[in-house]
Amino acid sequence: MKESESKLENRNIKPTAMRELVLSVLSEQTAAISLADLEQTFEKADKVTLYRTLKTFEENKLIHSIDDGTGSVKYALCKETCQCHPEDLHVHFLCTKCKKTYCLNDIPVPSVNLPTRFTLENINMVIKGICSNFHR
Amino acid sequence: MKESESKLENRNIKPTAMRELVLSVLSEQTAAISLADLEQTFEKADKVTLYRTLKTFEENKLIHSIDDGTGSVKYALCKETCQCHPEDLHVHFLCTKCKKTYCLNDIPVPSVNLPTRFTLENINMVIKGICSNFHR
DNA sequence: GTTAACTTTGCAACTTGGTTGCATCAATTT
DNA sequence: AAATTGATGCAACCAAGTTGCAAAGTTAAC
Ligand SMILES: [Mn+2]
Ligand SMILES: [Mn+2]
Ligand SMILES: [Zn+2]
Ligand SMILES: [Zn+2]
Repeated sequence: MKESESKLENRNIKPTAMRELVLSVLSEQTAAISLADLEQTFEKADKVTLYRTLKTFEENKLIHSIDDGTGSVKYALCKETCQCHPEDLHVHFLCTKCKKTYCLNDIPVPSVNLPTRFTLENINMVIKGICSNFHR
Repeated sequence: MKESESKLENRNIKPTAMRELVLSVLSEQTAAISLADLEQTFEKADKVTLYRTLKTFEENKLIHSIDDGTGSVKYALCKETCQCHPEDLHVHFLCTKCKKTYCLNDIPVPSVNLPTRFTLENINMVIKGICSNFHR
């Protein structure tokens, strides 16, 4: 059985050809990608199918989505063990020059002391700034 | 001179009737509001005018915007002294039951130790969960 | 093996929130 | 008063995401 196949099955996702392709594209990325980005990596693919593929992946915690405030949601692979609980979360970085969004997997979202009238379910922390890639 | 008038002029915003009205609506809120919310508080008002009013307010740091991931940006008044620099920022809370977004003005965004290849400009931290308001 | 049931895919069409162009109106300056 | 500048209102547009539905593909039952 292929690597990608078992990765899908581990998350209870039926491994179709399309899904294996999408997973392999996601695996190649160094930054999170949007639905539109994903669409462009394929010669000919339906946006809706890709959309639903990403949704399935996210529902099964194979990937997580990042709302970086740019207006298009980005997606990146989860770690093997990730359950997308607050303690699994990490910080994201959006470079305002190259517009890329990176998972800072090594930087956990810092815990905050919420007033007792609030109970926590999830945290989204996006840092904007400039990365040291070449910016033309 | 009216309170609202001087608040506008303090931020170098020409105080028109429309702008004073919008500012007063913003002042009444206990939670951040969206453009659509704002539109509904007026009997008859043009969405575009309100949109541009909010934009002007934000550009002049009278208000700040919050992207809470719901798909509609929320707005809330800044503190008098706010310059919207990283050290001025606070955490926001989105209740998944009542869908309201609150400024946690007392909770500054925790600082994170970024790898040196990243320089920080801004941080958006939104906590999702449940607030203790009555939820029907 | 054929049929039935269920799932995935592809196309078209729609929704929503946000945005732009441009003409009109109001305020300010000369 | 005429000219300039800025604010407002209407219509039209745009991008991202989403839904409905039929066709194609898979799996399970007979
Ligand atoms: Mn990530
Ligand atoms: Mn706030
Ligand atoms: Zn960069
Ligand atoms: Zn609530």
